[in-house]
Amino acid sequence: MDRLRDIAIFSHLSDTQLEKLKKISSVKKYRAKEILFYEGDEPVYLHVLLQGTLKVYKTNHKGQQIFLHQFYPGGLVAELAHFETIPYPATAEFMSDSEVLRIDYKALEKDFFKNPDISFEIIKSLIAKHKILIDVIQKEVILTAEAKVAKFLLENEELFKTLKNTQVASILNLTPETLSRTLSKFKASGLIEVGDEHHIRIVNRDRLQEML
Amino acid sequence: MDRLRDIAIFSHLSDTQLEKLKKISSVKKYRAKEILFYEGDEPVYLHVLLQGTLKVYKTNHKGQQIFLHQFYPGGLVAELAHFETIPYPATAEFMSDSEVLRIDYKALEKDFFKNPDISFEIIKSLIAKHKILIDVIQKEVILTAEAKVAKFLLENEELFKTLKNTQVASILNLTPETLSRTLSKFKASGLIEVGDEHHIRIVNRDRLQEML
DNA sequence: AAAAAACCTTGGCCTATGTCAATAAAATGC
DNA sequence: GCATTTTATTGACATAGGCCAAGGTTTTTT
Repeated sequence: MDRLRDIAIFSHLSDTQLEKLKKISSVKKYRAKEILFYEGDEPVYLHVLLQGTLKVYKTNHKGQQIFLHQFYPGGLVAELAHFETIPYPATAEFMSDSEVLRIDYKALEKDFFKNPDISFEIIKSLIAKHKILIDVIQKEVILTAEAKVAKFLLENEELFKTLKNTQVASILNLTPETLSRTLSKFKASGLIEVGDEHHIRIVNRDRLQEML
Repeated sequence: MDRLRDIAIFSHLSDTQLEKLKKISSVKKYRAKEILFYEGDEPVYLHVLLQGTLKVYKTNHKGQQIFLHQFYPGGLVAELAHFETIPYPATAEFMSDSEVLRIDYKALEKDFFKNPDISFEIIKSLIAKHKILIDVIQKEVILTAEAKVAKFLLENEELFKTLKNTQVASILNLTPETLSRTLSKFKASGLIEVGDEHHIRIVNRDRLQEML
């Protein structure tokens, strides 16, 4: 269980403290598409993603998923809900087979929260989430579909090569149709090109940038 | 300057610490409609609102304000930007004549951040902001115009009496036209009533609730 | 390699909300 | 209390982006 030491939030703990932590936590495996928690559930454990990917989304009035964020290994999941003991504000679903460290929250709070290193790590984690939420707002409320796609192209040119368009569309909370039409428009105005292998190449970075 | 003691984040400090704090901070007055900072500005001070109201908004592609949040006295403004030394992610504008405590951030960091009480208060403040952002997402991305109005009615029945409809509309990021039409619809279906004095009264709380 | 499934593209249509404009009503100033 | 400015209401119209359907591709399964 030296994996605990690799997790940022616990990296400064002493061996004795790690031992204690081991006692109040356990590892659980999940398969792709399983749900870690639903919006509205009461939190019991603090989860740390050890392996795999986890997406977090809210559901709107028409039942569509509004993608908020994707977690990678090391991520501390949903600490807000714990601190405030409020229900989870979103749903978390595994995108691939994954492993999660489950920590008994109450015990953690009792034994570890006086530790200034831990509270500093928690501040860091909260700030990271804060940024994510600001980005979500930026993406969902401020940007048009075109701007979303332009931004994603500029920031994730590589990802476009590996992800399917439906996946990109769902990250951007757009329909595949809209994404397809937007990309066609960009091609037509010479902002991007499609080589063989169907890979997209950005031709005019500056003009893409201007769309934001 | 005993007002410092009334501010939650500093309430646990000793007299000596408060003295130190006084040295690195100053009070500045602003008039309604003045700007505390613009989106994109580099932060220098940590601001605490002492008096008045401050609204925070982002601007979308068409130059409209997207209202994010309103601060009341005691609020710690924009700590995220400081921790991460990133530019402010939104614009802050005073809604009434106000007073702000400006704290030299670098000095604060040096002298006070080892203090566990302070870091706990910062965690609390971050969590509060986190909640606000989740609410913004809820409001802007998940809810329809009808649901926004229903929610606002349920949660702020009193405010409807004091605020003008344009003000409510701008809090909800709706046009006054849409707000007016939505309220008419609610009246027509007997969810609300308008008495004399133009005050709105909720008639059927449950059915309003269902719209969320 | 054939069949099935998943994905992409394109067209047509729909809906929620914004925009513009005109008028009515209310609030404010003098 | 009248005149002016600010708000509220209503109608007609515009628009972005979703929804549905159909045809063509690509990928996966067998």
